[in-house]
Amino acid sequence: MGAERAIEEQGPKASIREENEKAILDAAEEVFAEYGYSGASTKRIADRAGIPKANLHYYFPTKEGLYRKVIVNIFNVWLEAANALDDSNDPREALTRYIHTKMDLSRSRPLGSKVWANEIIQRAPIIQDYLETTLRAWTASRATMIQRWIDEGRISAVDPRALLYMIWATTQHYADFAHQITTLNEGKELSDRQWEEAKRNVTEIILRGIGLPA
Amino acid sequence: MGAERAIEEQGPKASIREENEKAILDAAEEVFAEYGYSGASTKRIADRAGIPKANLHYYFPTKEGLYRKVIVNIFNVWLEAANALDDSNDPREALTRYIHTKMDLSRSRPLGSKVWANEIIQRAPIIQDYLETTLRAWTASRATMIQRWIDEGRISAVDPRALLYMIWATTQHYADFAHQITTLNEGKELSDRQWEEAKRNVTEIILRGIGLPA
DNA sequence: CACGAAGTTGACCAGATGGTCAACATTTTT
DNA sequence: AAAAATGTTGACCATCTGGTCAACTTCGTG
Repeated sequence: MGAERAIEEQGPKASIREENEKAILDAAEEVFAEYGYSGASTKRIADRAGIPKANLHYYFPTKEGLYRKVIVNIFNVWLEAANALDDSNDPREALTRYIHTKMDLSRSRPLGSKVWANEIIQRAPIIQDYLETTLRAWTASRATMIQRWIDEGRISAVDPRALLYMIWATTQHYADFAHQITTLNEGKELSDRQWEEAKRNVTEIILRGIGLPA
Repeated sequence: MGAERAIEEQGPKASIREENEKAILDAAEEVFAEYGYSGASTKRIADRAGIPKANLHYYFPTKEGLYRKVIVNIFNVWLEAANALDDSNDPREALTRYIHTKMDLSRSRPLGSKVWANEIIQRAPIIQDYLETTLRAWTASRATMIQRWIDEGRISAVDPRALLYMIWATTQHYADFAHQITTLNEGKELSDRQWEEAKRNVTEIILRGIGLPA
């Protein structure tokens, strides 16, 4: 049944549905990041997407469903970025690439990171299932990989999870706490140069911290 | 005028006002951490404090005022903890003590950390003034201190702020993202032992990361 | 014990919220 | 060009929100 799905993907003029859903999802990511789940009203999201509220509810019947889609999107972006860890067998190369990728994501998609942080702080009421399946599996396999590096004596003996948490915490801090960092930078956002410097510093401290001096 | 303030602090039977304000502030910290500012209703806070909503508004006329007090409390706890950095001139000793103190706080007062994180993520609408005054001053002075260690060749040349951010990010991650960590720990909260292990790992990686091998 | 101050509380209010719906407009298909 | 499917929207609704208030009780003190 229904095996005859057309191609219908993309095109010079995306379908009305695609266009509107994209506008709504973008607006939703902004507003959820800025106000949190409860503080984000569908009216405000609709306004920012440039459509009436009733129209938003035509595409996304419930606020929770919209929110879920926003979170899953971010999660997928991060999962893809996580491949950076697998592109090499060399710990220095793999971790450098992973940290850089995560730092770049913190700069290019800070909103997603904030929405994620909010969701976790509030005990993941919406995406708990993802944590228990996809994230758990991903983490376990990477922890094993790191443990192998340790067993082979290529990096210091640290708890693989503690290392992963430090990478997540530090890189995401540059997105989630960007406002604090900006304030402590005389109110100015980090310049391109400062950002590069931050990346260098984070990478260097962590790598040296697990026994990989520059 | 009014120079005749009585002592009235504490006592075997605290004043009704003190007792109730404490109950409300504790409940508020819980609820704000759990639901965010907008998601936390004064009704829910009152319920958790075991009093009617109208009574809560008798002690704290506005939700924003109550929230502000919760945040300032946390901020002060952290400021005090930050003294750990000053108790020694030796970088290893000072930083070890600071990291340990912050890790302990993440465990003993995770709610406060969550409320703070929420506030910063949402661009500090309420405590921006604190960021620009107290936090800015504190950070500048500690950055200078760290820079001195660098100039004296006692630790590696890293951006002092990058180091502070890493310490904040990593230690607070254990509070803010506790739910994620628990989920990745087979759904069980970190045991006393795992917590000690985490502290050791965090301290070790950071210290080694700035050129202070164990 | 009397009396003012402090504390308690149910009932109430105006505004905002997520979500619905029926009437209408546009696009796609035949 | 007609019909069917898809998209648009103002008006509407029940519920919840922060906050108020007046009537009441309890407490501290001379």
